[in-house]
Amino acid sequence: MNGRIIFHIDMNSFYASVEAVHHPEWRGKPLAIAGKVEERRGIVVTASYEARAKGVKAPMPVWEARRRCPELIVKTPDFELYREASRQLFSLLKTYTPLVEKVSIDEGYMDATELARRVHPLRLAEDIQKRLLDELELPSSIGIAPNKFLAKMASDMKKPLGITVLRKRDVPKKLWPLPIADMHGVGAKTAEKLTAIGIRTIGDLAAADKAQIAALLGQYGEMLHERANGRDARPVDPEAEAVFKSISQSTTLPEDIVSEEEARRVFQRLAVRLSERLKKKRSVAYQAAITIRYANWQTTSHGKTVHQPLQSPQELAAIAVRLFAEHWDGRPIRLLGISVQSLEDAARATKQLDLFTYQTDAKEEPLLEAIQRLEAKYGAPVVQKGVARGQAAFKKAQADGARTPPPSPRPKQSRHEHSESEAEERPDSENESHA
DNA sequence: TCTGGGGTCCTAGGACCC
DNA sequence: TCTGGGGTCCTAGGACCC
Repeated sequence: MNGRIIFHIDMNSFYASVEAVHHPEWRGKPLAIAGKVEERRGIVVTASYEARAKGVKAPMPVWEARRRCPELIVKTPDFELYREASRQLFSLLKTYTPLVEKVSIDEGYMDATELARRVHPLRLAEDIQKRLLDELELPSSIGIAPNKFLAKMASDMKKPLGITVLRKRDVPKKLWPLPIADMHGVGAKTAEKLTAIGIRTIGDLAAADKAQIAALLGQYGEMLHERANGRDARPVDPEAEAVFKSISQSTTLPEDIVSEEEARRVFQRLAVRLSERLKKKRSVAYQAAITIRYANWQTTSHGKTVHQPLQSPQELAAIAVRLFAEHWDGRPIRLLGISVQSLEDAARATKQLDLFTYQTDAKEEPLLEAIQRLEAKYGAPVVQKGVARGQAAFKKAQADGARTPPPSPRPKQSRHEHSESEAEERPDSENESHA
């Protein structure tokens, strides 16, 4: 039997490399991409290899990076630039095969099984890497393996500009000696749990009793055990990137805030930006939530489901402020965020709204006013905690003479026709530096 | 004077329905 | 008076990734 041949292509210091293309004077110098540079709360998102040589790595506070490397060039991120570079690099990859799966702005898988019948995989990888460098001036590392997990681990083994083949038979020598924390999918918490039972390397995990790992980590543990043994059947899925399920907008405040008034202003700003992004994606949402991060880093979230599509900044801000008032415990706040889920195509949502007969002006009326009006009319909470009461109110409304039911609250599929609209960027931070 | 911002997936309990 | 089991929806939190 012949296995698959999977490539993992991982761009090196992607944001910094893209900046260097546009600023040739920065080439060969320590460069860091970092947000909130002027506010002291920024962190390094990506560091060039010259910066890494001075001990600068993501995610490190900018002030510490500057302390380690006084000559560090610090640039704020330009995501539009990175998205454009990303589009170019994936177009280049797709000239080889349509079987390309984008997993983030700077990283993707390719199923090269068919291609490898005509070209040696190593020659193919060399060609891809060379073209990325010649045509886009962007360095990359490529892993070649029989499945996604091994390809991912392989691409991490040689950086920058590495090509690493990790065959099944290489697993004991090349994969198993690595510390368990270096395994993709093992974060700080899981590493700690595993170390506590004496599992220090990927090989230890592979050799461990599967039932014991399952007892410790649940289903996730079984999956990790499989991967540690080099097994991973996930296909390369070119469609995977088209679906998005939530959008969020959050900000770490320059100073902790302690008043509802300040929070309200922050939410209004966040709501405007979130609304713009929803409109750009031609989407509406049926769930909204806020995130509160307290000064001590404790983070909570509070959300609610609504039965009218959300999109406008007024609706989003109103819900956020209300949730905040209900849940803030009064302690100083470091970060505030708004997120939306249960997304649906706006055009379809509008159609459904037209069926919303007991409230003909639903499209124009701000959500909360509509809710309050309905609540006053029917004497029952329409949107509070739990749909049950909302549904009860709707039923009452129907019984009172409305002709059609309200739109179904949660569309089963929140897929979008306009899938070509760019997937949201995920700020790159070289994974090897994420402890 | 630590620690950004944007995502995904999973779990688990309670309410509700049949 | 006492008894069920499955399924869905909703909410909150946790872990992980780039």
